[in-house]
Amino acid sequence: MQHLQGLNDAQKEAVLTTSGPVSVLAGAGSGKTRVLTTRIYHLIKEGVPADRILAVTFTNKAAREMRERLTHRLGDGPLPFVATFHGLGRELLQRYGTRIGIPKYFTIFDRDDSKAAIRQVLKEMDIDPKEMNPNFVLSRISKEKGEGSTPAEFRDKYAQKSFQSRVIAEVWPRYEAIVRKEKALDFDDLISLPVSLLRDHEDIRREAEQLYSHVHVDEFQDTNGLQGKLAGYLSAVHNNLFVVGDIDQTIYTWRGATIENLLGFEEKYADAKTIVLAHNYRSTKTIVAAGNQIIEKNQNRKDKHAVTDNPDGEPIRLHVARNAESEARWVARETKKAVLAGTAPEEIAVLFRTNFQSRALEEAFLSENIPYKVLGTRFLDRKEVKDVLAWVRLALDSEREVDRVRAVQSPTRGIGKVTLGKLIDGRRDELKPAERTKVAAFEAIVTELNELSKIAIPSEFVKLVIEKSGIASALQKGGEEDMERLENAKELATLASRYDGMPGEEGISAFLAESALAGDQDELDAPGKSGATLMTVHAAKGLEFDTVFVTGMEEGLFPHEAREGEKRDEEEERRLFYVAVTRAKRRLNLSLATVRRIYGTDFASEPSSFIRDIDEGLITFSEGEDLYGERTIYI
DNA sequence: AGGATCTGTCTTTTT
DNA sequence: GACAGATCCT
Repeated sequence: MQHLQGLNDAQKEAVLTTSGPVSVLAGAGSGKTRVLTTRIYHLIKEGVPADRILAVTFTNKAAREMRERLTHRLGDGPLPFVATFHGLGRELLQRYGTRIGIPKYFTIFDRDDSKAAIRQVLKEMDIDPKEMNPNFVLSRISKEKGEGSTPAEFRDKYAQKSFQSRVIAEVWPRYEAIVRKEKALDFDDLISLPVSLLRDHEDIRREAEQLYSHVHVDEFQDTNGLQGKLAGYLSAVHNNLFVVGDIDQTIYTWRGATIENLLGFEEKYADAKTIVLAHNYRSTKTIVAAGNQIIEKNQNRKDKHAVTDNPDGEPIRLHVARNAESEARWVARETKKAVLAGTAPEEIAVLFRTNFQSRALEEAFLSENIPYKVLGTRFLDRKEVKDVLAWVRLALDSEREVDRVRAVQSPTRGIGKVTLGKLIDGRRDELKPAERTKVAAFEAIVTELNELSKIAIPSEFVKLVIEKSGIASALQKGGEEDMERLENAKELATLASRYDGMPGEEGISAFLAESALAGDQDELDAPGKSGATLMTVHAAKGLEFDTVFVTGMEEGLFPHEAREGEKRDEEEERRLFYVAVTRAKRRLNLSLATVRRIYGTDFASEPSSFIRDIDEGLITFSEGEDLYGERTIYI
């Protein structure tokens, strides 16, 4: 069995244990992705039909990479179904959803759409958004949905507790009504609806249990209760459930992830086999040692010690800068040095705890003329892109109100708040003749595009939308910035061309679904971009780089200070730091600023307590030139 | 109707 | 110090 070559004993065992429940506890850099792909390949070679194998990954990017690796090994043969939990949920709902009244073509509310809906509800209820933060309401509802709770259960349980809970109990069902009216589903629905579907409908469950004979789940430590259930349902008959994870890399508990799925695996499945992958193939001894030292400070974990045969490598560098700008300049210059010394720019990552830190870094990279890309500012979140997508959805279904409101104003066409209000309330007869003409013109465009959606291929259709909607001509009149926006809009057509092989509406619908489920890491694959990558530590999960900078190593920033009234989860912050450190293969740099500007005002900052978790002997120290004589830092 | 100007808010982390 | 929402002005 040639494909087993180069695997260690534990890895081989994981690949060859092809029946029954298996959990693999895999440390950072222990080759878990390789084990996963090899196992799937092995199953196929052993005669398991590819389409009966399921692999659930954490990001779309990871799914795409796995598909590529498998294609590489298998050639043109059929591939297993590889997707995120949300992609899997979508697939199941597409298959069975009509039986519980879910429309054949549904759209997916992203975070912004959901927030807008919450805002709308709060407004209807006459609640000042200052009193009730829509973000807070949404995250609370989202968490409840992630635990499988319903609005009614929530009301019975919490409504008496506090004013906030009372409001949420009222907002939630109204929010659901909006989502349903738009023939949409939100992120949580993509998990919770399949679960309730399988739970409540025995006939469907029987069918679904037969879909896959072997189920794989990656990053199992960051799954929530419902995701664990979903994996359980799909593997209930054959029990071939293979999960991979590392409790030390659990960084999404704030989103409802429970380590219990992984920790309780052996209890839940009595015949489960547990395999530990402790050998680190990624990093130098220095980095592995630092990782061990950091994570061992946590109490709530299982003892696990990573080892490696790699060379000692260079010491970890710690740089103290005067302020964020100075820190960024240092990072940019060190990046340049590394590139000149032969490191590929794609092998360099600059990490930070919070998104706002990217600004100073970006400016420094720009002024030092170093190519870079930023994750997190999603292409799909740009206004012009969202406008085009709204038009596309509206063209498919002219009933969609949220999209109609958006489309009618992009570009502006003399239809304002008042006219729109009359339209929404169905008071068409109150329109003045001039308004009537404008509305008719708008609706004619929508109708025309609807006809076109049935015959045009997806990429062509997106181009038509940009033209016919008037977005193109409006932006052509503008300056340089508008031209760039137009380019962005057109880029969407390029993305849509991936679906040109599918017929009209089906292709467009698949394209819309991918857009809605695209994550932060997917920016990495944006064509034509190269250079060092700037991103949050969360976004770096599952990735590896030759050289890593972890910036903003300051108390209150990393570990991040909890907001008032919430408790800070020190251990999760430390796991996050562990993730950051273990991304590095050869070079690890930490940096901090003695002054950090927050909301435009400067605050003196203390070095992060996490730095002290690493043995002093592993670190070399440097400080910014603009800091001379002021070295009073005690780390 | 839609742009210009002013104001208070906000920053964890995201499929 | 940016950015969205509210308010004012044309």
